[in-house]
Amino acid sequence: VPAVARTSTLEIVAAGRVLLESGGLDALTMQAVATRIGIRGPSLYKRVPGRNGLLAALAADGYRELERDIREAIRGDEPPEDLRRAAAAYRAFAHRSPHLYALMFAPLPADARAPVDVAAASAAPILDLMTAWLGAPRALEAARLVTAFAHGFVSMELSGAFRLGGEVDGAWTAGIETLIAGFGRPTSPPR
Amino acid sequence: VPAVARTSTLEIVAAGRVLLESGGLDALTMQAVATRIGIRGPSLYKRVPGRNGLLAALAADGYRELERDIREAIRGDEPPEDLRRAAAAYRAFAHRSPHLYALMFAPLPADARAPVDVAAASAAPILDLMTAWLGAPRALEAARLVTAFAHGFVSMELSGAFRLGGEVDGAWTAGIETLIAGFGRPTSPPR
DNA sequence: ACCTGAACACCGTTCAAGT
DNA sequence: ACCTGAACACCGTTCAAGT
Repeated sequence: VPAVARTSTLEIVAAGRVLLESGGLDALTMQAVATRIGIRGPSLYKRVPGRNGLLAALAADGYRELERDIREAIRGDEPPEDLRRAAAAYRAFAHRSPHLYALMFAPLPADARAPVDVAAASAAPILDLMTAWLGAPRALEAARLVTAFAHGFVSMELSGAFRLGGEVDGAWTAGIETLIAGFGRPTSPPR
Repeated sequence: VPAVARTSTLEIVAAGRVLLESGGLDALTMQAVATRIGIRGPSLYKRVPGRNGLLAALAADGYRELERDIREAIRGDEPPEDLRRAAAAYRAFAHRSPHLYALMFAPLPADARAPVDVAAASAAPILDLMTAWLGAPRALEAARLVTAFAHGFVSMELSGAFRLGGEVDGAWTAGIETLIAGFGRPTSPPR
């Protein structure tokens, strides 16, 4: 007698997302996911290769959402203004889904990380923007500077590293403006 | 009959460091630490409040080493050149101890994180450097820009996020030079 | 005063047995 | 074809018992 499916991969990933965002990685246990769906833990293994595979799927969803958010923020008119908007979208994503954001960049085993191409694709909108602004030769390095600043700032902010006072929002804006100023000025290499 | 101590907190932390750097966080189990010292797991709890406390001690050591490395790299003559040296010391620390570096910034429970003041102190040398260069009003925001770029770049680099080709060393240098160029130019706030 | 074996709670995962 | 209980290996942690 064939049994009828009582859940789906989509439902499992959705339950994982809720648990992750509400209680962090520790709260995301296979048993908690199963209970939330109304099945038993072992049943999850029919649809998901294991906890690490579930984490990888969640991270991949995160990269796709981040890419979409950034893409929607870019209008294609003025590059500096587009960069301000793209950076704001990046930071807003991390603020909206802090635990998912942390998962995306967490130093986990390879089978718990998003596929390389999915992660790489999320960097494309900013790379395209910098190409339109500065031209292909400088674009990759410039995109890496922007991405590194955005990720570094946001991850330090989320982990509570900015405790020396001062306005965090102001530091973000000042950072972006300094980058924009730097891009507009030819760099002199070190001696 | 009082028993004689067969280990010390220092030895426990040292064993934890070796396990962390050779196999990552997963390899750092209380049993592995105990075995490496030649005692049994439960004995560790006489010196360390638990695994999270051990992680916090390791992270604190990391912040102190990082602070020392950066401080030693700064000579106090030319600020831009000092910034290049300080940034290089930062990146070198992360390359030398990648798992410890990841632990320092990992989103762990509060009792597994380094004390706030120890983490904050590691940012002091760069803050002082930027104060000497740009003056107190701009220094905090400038230091946060530098630190965010350095942390973001290094953590993306270590997690393998830079897979689109290009020279990673070149992107690092170009990033630092763009920051230096940006600091030398007054920023225009967004409309 | 410190160390240890035994035990507990919890977790990820496997698998034979059910329907 | 899917779900489940039972079981296994492993981990962090506690604690009474040893010396």
